[in-house]
Amino acid sequence: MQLTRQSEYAIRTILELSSLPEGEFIQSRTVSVRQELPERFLNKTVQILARAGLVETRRGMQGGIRLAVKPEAITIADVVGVVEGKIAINPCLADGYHCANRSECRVRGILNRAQEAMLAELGRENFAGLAGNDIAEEAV
Amino acid sequence: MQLTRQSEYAIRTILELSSLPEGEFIQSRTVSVRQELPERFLNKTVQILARAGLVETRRGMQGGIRLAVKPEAITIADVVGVVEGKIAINPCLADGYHCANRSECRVRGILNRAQEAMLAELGRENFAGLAGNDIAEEAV
DNA sequence: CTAAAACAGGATAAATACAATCTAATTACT
DNA sequence: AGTAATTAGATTGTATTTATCCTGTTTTAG
Repeated sequence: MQLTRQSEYAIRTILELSSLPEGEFIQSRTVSVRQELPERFLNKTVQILARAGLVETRRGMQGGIRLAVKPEAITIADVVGVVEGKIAINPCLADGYHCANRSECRVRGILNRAQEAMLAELGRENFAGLAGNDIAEEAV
Repeated sequence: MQLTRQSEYAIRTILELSSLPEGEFIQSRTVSVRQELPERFLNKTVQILARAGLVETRRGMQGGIRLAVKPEAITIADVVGVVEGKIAINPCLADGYHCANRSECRVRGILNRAQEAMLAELGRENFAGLAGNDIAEEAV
């Protein structure tokens, strides 16, 4: 019942990128050093974020990575969803799962509500606020 | 980000026990057959539940297992907590974890709230209600 | 145009954790 | 005693997670 380490790495990467001036690139190596993350593994994670359209990459000298969308538009729920795929805290909540008494199962109902409650919290605040560069930060 | 299968087995076991007449024993083998759970693995799970004081066991002929407390006093959160230990959806939320800026970390704050929200839902309803032998069931 | 910088991506290895099984022992009832 | 049931530790099997390696491709500085 834990997020993977890769999810945390991704969160910290997005957090790092969110605190940069808009449009600026930073090398993934720098992220790995600053956040003390294993460099090669982080590269994989960045690829996932890039394929999902959260991060933009540029190769070659002066290359690096940056957000592909505004930090205001990204939440922890988004990042975790990208890295781990659609979340299902129990197999019976996953898409395509078949269970005879799926509809009447009260356990499933509770698990579902618990999952929704968790995801709601993970999606409540965006990375502008998390990175502390949100204008309304004081008002939160 | 999933409960272990063992957690689900435990939930289904408690559910099965909750629907029995109070005080009655049932063999763990019967539970494994009815719920289609691997018998030997379920035995392990029952042991965990027994050590935690949720289930009572009796050996020998006419033996079996039964709830050690009333179904009203058990929630899914309890069962999962027993099987998986204290839940921490990220290492930084676990007891004894040390992190320099633990206090100001806003990510940690969100993860914590998400976890609490989930646990609150998992603890909202008890097994009397879940097993359908709750007087107030219709009113839920 | 070439060399270096930086990401891309597949393959693979190492480490963990999860799930399941096996064997033998203990307990309790008849 | 004999049988039925749980107890417990050891062990095996499997899947997932984490991490690394190597080679390739793109970009740009010089």
